[in-house]
Amino acid sequence: MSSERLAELAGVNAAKVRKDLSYLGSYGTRGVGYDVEHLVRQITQTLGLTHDWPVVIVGIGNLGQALAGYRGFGARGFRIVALVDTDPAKVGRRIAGRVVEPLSDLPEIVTSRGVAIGVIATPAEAAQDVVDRLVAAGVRSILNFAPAVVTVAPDVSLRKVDLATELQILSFYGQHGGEAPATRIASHGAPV
Amino acid sequence: MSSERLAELAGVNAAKVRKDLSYLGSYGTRGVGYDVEHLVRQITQTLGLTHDWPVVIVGIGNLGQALAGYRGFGARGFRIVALVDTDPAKVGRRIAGRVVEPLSDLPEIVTSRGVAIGVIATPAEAAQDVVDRLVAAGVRSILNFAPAVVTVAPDVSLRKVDLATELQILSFYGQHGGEAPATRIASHGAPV
DNA sequence: CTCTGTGAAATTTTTCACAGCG
DNA sequence: CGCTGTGAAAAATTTCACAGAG
Repeated sequence: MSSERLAELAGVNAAKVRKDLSYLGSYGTRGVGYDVEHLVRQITQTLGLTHDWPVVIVGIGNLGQALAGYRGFGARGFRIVALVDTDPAKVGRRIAGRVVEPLSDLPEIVTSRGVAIGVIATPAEAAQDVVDRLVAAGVRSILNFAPAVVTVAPDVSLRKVDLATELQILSFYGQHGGEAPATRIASHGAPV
Repeated sequence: MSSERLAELAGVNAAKVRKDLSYLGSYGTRGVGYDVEHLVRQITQTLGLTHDWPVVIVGIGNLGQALAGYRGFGARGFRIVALVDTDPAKVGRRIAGRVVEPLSDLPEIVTSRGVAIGVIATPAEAAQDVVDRLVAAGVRSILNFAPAVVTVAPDVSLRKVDLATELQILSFYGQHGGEAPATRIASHGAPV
């Protein structure tokens, strides 16, 4: 497949596709294009998607349950190894094939299962406390879905997904009539 | 509050704060700083957050329910005016204070309630069909949470939130050891 | 004196454009 | 020939640095 075609599918410039792919190495064939299968393998390799990343989800409300059942995590190497909640009514219940465990077990869970990533799906009030517990337990990568500002030590990676922000971006374009922006995937220039 | 302080809180450079704010107009006071309250008002105004944006959520699984109950939508002017699903077992049920309506009512719902934004929280298989129906009904802004690639006419704004992508970004930094990146909010340079 | 607003410089990102491989 | 890989140019973004307002 040519960079031209890839660019069209991706909604970007062909030169950008070639330049970006060139950072992986020279995997294209001049006069022909790229072997997509080989490309997938190389990108997977380079981005570390061959790894296995144990994930713990804290907060098993609707969002936590949605995440627990989200397809595609597995395909990309993310293995949910624990669901954690404080609510005694939730602890012990089986969600998406896993039994919900109490927050107090977090240190043991993180250590014994080698948790690499913590996902916060708690209410805003609980977010900072949970983040602190995760960090104390040794987790160094955290994804925060709670609508709260939390702080961490500089050696911890923290990302926040703010669902309302996505709507805001849409409404901004809706308001400023004119052209719709190029179709975008959140967080990236990549296309939908 | 000084640009220095704002920058620190935001995790960015002070000059950037000043340059960005300067696009709103000259709302700072030299030697003193910015009046935060006034700033909030100006930004709210400029970004169109004074508007009221009727939102319809399609697909009332765990994610749809989580979105339906997500705090902060209201505060930012997003009003959920309808929850829609195809499943007869879900239609008629009351979720987050709203009765779930059938997908077949979509055209009527969009027109009569002036829906501005459609949120897709369906399984991947249903996403394209739902998007087409929303567009046919007149919706021009769509936020897609389904793990599926969908296409729309160029005059429609489409954004995709890919939850696995967020984890991938974290795992990339986790793998490439070194420093954690500056704390980031998804999709934006803004801080958490 | 402090801190904004902003030209100018530095840096980063994107695009162009073309030599040259298959 | 067609299409990649990539220097070089162009554009966009970020930072510097400082005149001058309060």
